[in-house]
Amino acid sequence: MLTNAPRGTKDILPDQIAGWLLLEKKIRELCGLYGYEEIRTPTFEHTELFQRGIGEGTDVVDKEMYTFTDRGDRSITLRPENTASVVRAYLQNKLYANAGLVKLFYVGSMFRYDRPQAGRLREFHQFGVEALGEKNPAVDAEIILLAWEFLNSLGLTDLKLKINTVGCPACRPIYRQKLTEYFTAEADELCGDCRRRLTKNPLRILDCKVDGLKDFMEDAPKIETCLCDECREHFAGVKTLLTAAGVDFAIDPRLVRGLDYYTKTAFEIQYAPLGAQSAVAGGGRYDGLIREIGGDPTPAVGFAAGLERILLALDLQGLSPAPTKKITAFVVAGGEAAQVYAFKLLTDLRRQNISAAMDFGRKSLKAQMKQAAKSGAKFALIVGEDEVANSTVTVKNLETSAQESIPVAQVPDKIIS
RNA sequence: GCGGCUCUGGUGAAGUGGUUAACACGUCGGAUUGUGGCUCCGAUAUGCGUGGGUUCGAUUCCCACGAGUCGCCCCA
Repeated sequence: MLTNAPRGTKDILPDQIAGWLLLEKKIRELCGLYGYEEIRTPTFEHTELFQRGIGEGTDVVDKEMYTFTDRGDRSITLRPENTASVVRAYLQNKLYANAGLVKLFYVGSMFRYDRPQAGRLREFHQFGVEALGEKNPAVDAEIILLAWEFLNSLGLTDLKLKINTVGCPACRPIYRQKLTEYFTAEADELCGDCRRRLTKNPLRILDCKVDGLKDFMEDAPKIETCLCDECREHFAGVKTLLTAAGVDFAIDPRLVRGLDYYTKTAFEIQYAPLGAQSAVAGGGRYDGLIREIGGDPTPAVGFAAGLERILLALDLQGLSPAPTKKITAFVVAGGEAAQVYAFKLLTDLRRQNISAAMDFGRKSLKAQMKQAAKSGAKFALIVGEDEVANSTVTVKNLETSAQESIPVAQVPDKIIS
């Protein structure tokens, strides 16, 4: 259908723009406050970047990417997320050169071939933040705080912050092994999905909605028992700092991340009323990614937030901003003779920074007045033969219905006052 | 990728196997002399997601596809 946007895409119409602008404004303010700078990376990258960065075997890479071959026979992929690109840009442009800690943020569309649903589109928008070059848990805390404050500053309530640690290459394999053993013993009780996860990614069994409630889940090995000293201390550090900052968080040992690059801290902010797509922001530490992509081993933390989901949440709470109001003055022209005079008036007003409109369809005076009222304009500026002859304008205040004729030259002052 | 539900005008919607597809909002026009918001009058789907099929006849029944929605999955 020629008149339908592709499945999973949406037009953002004029009456929705206010919400987007609000988010973008908040994002830029807050990032400025925290000392993060904006970066814009290409919408598409070499497919290889995502395969390496996100990890083969993840759903995102295996079945959700928009991948195509370009005319030069390169495999190209529309970015399904922005962290890999930011890391690539960090390395390519040697952003590490002048700074210890590089702090970046981005806003843009991402692409994932998913089954569309409310809060899940194929082209969707994310705001994200990345801090590269520091392993101290203070960075984790700063990032989590930034995400948390962002959502709270919008007025959202009922947000839940969950944190966890997923270990590092030194200790995660041990935990993974333990889990595999434990769940293999329970294999008969597992759902079909989880039986598959058993070999692919046993950590995911922990947050399975079907098996999550079953008895054996209670006694499943906890990651605390496997953490190496470094990971344990790191996690303790994050918790201490978040507590110090007065943030209310819950430790969720079942929280795992779907992308391979995460290490240590993982977190998610949920807004339950959104239903199935309740994760509104999520992220964590990814100390292994930069090396994976070819740089020197560099610790890093980041998160991404889904803007459509946030907008949905704002809507649910009645916090969506009203569409911005339009125009100050509406010029009404009576008869042929006044057309040029009216057009000149219109232009002069705009040059004086007064927003103005008029009807170009030569409608009746009455119809034009209706239009003026509908436009939300505060003033109707009526010009007809008399006004042309005397170089005046009849200024009618549409809110009070008061009107008077004044010389054209005085119109801007009259309106501004 | 899997399953459930839904699909009538710009919007909210009523409705029937068969003459003009309610009603409301909106939009447009009008109610004598250059003026809006109230009121009144009039107009506004040859069309019922798309394509097939059943039928003498389908918007109403059946099938497929599409889109939306909810859940699974995944994730932001």
